Amino acid sequence: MHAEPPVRSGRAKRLPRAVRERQIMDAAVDVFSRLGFHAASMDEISEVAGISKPMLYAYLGSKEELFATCIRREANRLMEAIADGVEADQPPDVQLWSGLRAFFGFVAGNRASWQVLHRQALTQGGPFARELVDLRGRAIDLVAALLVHSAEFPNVPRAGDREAESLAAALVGAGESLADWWLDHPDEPAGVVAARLMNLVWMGFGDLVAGNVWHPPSRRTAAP
Amino acid sequence: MHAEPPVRSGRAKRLPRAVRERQIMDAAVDVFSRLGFHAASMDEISEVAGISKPMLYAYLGSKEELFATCIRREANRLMEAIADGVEADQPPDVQLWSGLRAFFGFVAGNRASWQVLHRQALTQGGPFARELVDLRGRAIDLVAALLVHSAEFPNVPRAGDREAESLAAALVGAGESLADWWLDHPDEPAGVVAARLMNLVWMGFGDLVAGNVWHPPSRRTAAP
DNA sequence: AGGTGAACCTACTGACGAGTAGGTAGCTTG
DNA sequence: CAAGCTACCTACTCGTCAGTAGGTTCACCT
Repeated sequence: MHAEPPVRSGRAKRLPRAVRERQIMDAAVDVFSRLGFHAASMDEISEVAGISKPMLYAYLGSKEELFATCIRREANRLMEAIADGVEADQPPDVQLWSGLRAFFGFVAGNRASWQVLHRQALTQGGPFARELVDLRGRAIDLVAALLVHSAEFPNVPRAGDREAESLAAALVGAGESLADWWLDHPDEPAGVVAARLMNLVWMGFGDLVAGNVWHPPSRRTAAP
Repeated sequence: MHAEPPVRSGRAKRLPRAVRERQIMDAAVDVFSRLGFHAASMDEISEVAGISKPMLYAYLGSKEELFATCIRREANRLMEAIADGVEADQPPDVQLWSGLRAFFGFVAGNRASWQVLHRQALTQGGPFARELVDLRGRAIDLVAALLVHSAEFPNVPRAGDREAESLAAALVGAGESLADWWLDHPDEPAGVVAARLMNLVWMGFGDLVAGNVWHPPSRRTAAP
């Protein structure tokens, strides 16, 4: 009935500030992702972090500042994961494929991060949505650059860049949404979800209903 | 929306219960969409509705019940709009196109409804997300049925239904997401957004970068 | 007319949560 | 070993908001 290490009784162990800040941020992402910004209380975050409430305010400022800091940190981690995952010296479809795999891989390993980034940041207006818009902008730029290099868009000769950006926005949106849907269907493996989106956006329904499927260059057939 | 005598002074005019309930629901959707579930207060909803707080409780029960009722009502309105919009006796691509147009048309005319449905319902856990899952399920069934009728999926002969459902889920997700993105870019007309998604999901990047574009049967060229 | 009940109100309670004041323990350097 | 800084705490204030108790007007029906 007692003697558990995680019990939060009495004074917490003294730790250097940087370490505590990390712990607090981790706890905050966890609580924000489960409860949402408004329903999450600083009391609960401090409890999960294993310290008292005044420490939150001493280290991370107000609730709003804490939330914004969480969003920024997670956004950077996500973009880093994608940038690391893309195989830049490959043909366009393989680049897209590797980017999608990196993206869904990150979400698989960091569901709380994605939850707080996508769902929570969106619903809180003001400066929070800004962070998300910025993240999305960076992702769109990445995809748009890929598309620009992969074709000339002969039918829209003067608007190649704008055209690419529109398509990139749609793709990024589809990725966000599919990841979101995935939160509610956690049984599916990341590769399957990524392959599904790859097929949809690269081949299109028109090809798929005709039996034409995209699959990665040197692996087994993709099974969406 | 409704024009309201903005001055809320003294006693409200006596109205039959059904009419008041409609007014309250309209006000609730408006406030929930702007502020989110938690930040929205029953006081503000009652003020927007033009009545006092006890009336809310008398007619619609608790805050949670009111929110759930809003979600259900708006979900039904949306599905009705789509079902009415689809031209069932047309070929698959035209059916998809008409469905997309109906969907984005609804969102254009009912931004608050979509906001409360998609963003707010998602972020509040529990029974609210259920409603949204249910809505999405109905939409997916609709699209999946369309796909099943449009091809045999020769490469996945035994799993035609599951395959179609997966693709339908991805498409519905893409639609949700694009509508969401659209909330932040209200300058684009509905037809353009719908055409963009149509091209993406029917043709695929693979075709689009090669210059192949889908366009509706008897109109001018689609301009995504 | 006058009774009856539905529609409406003001004004409260009680809980909860953001943020703070003021104080205690432990490391670290003279 | 003291001085001093930093990590840490308990215990409050104060505002906000869900939900309610109890009273007031008005429309309709006999």
